[in-house]
Amino acid sequence: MPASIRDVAEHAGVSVGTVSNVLNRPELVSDHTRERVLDAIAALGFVRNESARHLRAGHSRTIGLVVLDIANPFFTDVARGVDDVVDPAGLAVILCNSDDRPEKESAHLDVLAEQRVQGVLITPTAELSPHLDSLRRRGIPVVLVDRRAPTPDQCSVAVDDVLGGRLAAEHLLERGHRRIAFIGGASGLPQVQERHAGVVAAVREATGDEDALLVLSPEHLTVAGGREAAARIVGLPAARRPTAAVCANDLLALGVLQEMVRQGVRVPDDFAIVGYDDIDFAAAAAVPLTSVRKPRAALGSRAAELLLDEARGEGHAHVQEVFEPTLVVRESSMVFRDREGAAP
Amino acid sequence: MPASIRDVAEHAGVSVGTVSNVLNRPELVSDHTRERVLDAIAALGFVRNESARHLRAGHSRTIGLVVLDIANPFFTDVARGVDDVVDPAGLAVILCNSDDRPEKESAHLDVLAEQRVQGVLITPTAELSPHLDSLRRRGIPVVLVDRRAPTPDQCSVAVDDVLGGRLAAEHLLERGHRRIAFIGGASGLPQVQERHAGVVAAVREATGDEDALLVLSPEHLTVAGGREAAARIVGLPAARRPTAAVCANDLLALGVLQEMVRQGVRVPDDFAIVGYDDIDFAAAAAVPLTSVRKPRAALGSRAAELLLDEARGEGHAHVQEVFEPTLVVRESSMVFRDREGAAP
DNA sequence: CAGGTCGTCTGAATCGTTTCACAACGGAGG
DNA sequence: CCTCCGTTGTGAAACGATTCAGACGACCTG
Repeated sequence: MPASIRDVAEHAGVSVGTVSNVLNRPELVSDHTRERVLDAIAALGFVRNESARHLRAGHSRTIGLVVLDIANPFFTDVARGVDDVVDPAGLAVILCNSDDRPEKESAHLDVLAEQRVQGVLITPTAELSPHLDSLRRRGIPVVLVDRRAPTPDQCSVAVDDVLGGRLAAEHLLERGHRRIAFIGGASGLPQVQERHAGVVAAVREATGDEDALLVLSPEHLTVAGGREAAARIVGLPAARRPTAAVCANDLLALGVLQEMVRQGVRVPDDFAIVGYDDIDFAAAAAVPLTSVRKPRAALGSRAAELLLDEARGEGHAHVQEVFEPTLVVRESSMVFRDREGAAP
Repeated sequence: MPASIRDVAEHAGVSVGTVSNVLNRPELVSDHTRERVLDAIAALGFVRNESARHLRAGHSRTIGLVVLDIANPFFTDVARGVDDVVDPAGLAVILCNSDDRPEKESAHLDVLAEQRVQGVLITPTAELSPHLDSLRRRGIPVVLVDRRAPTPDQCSVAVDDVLGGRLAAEHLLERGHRRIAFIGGASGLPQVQERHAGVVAAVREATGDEDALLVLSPEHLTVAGGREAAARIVGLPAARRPTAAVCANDLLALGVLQEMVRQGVRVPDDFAIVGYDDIDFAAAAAVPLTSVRKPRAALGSRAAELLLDEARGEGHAHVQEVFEPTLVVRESSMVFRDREGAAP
């Protein structure tokens, strides 16, 4: 139905090759002819068929981006960073949401493979899907985002989450907290495990006490998960109740905060909270959240750069980049406890 | 490089037509042959080339979704609603962010046209782009999201924003506020203009006083825009300073709240705030935000349904759907002022 | 004037899949 | 034995854009 290049050629009285040249190498066509062709294009409302281009070229002009949770602003910030790099390169991004579910992730990867994307950026679910390897074997570059590559034969852009966990925990320990909760999902995401490891190390060094740390694993890394965890904490007997929490991300932290406020627990006076990611909403929260800041957009743009470089071929060296997180202290942790760490 | 259907045919010792049949109408192929072909597919790691399919079929298996601000959780919720409908239909969504900039919007629409998407869902920038008409002339259905269609020849799914504005303003007026600010972007978005109109009508009816309403137009409908507006308000002489604000969206409201808190203005005691959209973060804000709730996911899924129906062809009737918003009252407006409405 | 170069344009082959008219075969029915 | 039918499988013709070898003048050069 829509006009094809052949229609344009006919209308302008030239060959299809010439129309293609007007489109792709206009300098090869005389002014007069070029004008006639452009007129025909305008007259017919011709729009290139990208699929036909692909088919000929063997690859598309798109890349895939698969994230764990599109509703988490952390990932929209990453996406923005990706776009900043990919758009100027003339490529489009296909954004997919796996919802932290391996089946959805696999399905998306299949679609991306069928689309013959030039590459895939992905924050994978806990287990690295075999679909990822199969993409790579097929020559489609894959760059892991916010996740370290397990082997040196692929690129990744991550954050030192052990350090991040440590920063968060040390901050609380310095302020006198001696019973701390770590709130992370049960999903087994390495990012979360590393944060946990950092917290554990810091707590052990400071207290020598393994029991000083309470680990809670709500089902999902969401606001609802945080509320759930906070309710559990409030339900504990005072003597065992932690006085502070490190949350595996800011959504959890916001949920914890919400539930604490609802239950009449004062933050930070009765309970201190540290989040992770430092999404914009952390600063706007009921009590502005102390959070471990990651370079969100930079993660995306660096990953996209590496992907484009790899897609270009010719002497690409795989890089496992690791950014350092920093702690942003806000009100949610701004209180010193006496050494007893007595619960309120 | 990757295996084609021809390679599979050769490997299995059958013709390409048979392979295609195995893929698309397996019931036409004998068990024995089908198995041989499937083995060959597995052995070669064959993946269909979607571009080639598409070229033959004349249309792709994707739809486009163009939003104003991907960083606004309102739109990610809309996107989720879209996905809920589109995914089961076996189509993929290409998500584009126009950033409220017409050039970016046009560029995205061009790309979508080249991709031969089955249809486009869009929350357009202020002026309806001519690219939209050109898509529709080309037979590509377009459904407007969160924006009423100006003519009955196309589908749209919107919200009664005049009512929403009125709900917000009446709520504040009932609580005794007599000097109210409307904070909306200067972008000329009809959604914002309607909200404004609703506020104006309510204020006029209640006070008969045109000057009771102060209109502020920060550059963007973002948290930063809200902060900017709040700073302006705080800078006003007490006698002219409003005691409450209706914000055109929740991001603005969060920004206003942040800046007010920073400047030591108590919310809601000294200044009441009503937001719009009721994104999840509104409830988790420093002071939980009163907000005008829109059915976010439903907007997306209904729009997607209409789009798919139109794309299917055969007797599609255009529908301009309008949802009714509701007011969710939270702490940010929970105070009664005396009739003087004296500033603090 | 023969030969060469340059600028411009043509037309056919190609990419991978689907589709469709048709061939090959075996069995049933007359 | 012939015909007819149903079941399976074949192979070529699309789909639309790109690319490339080569045609064709026009112009220059020796």
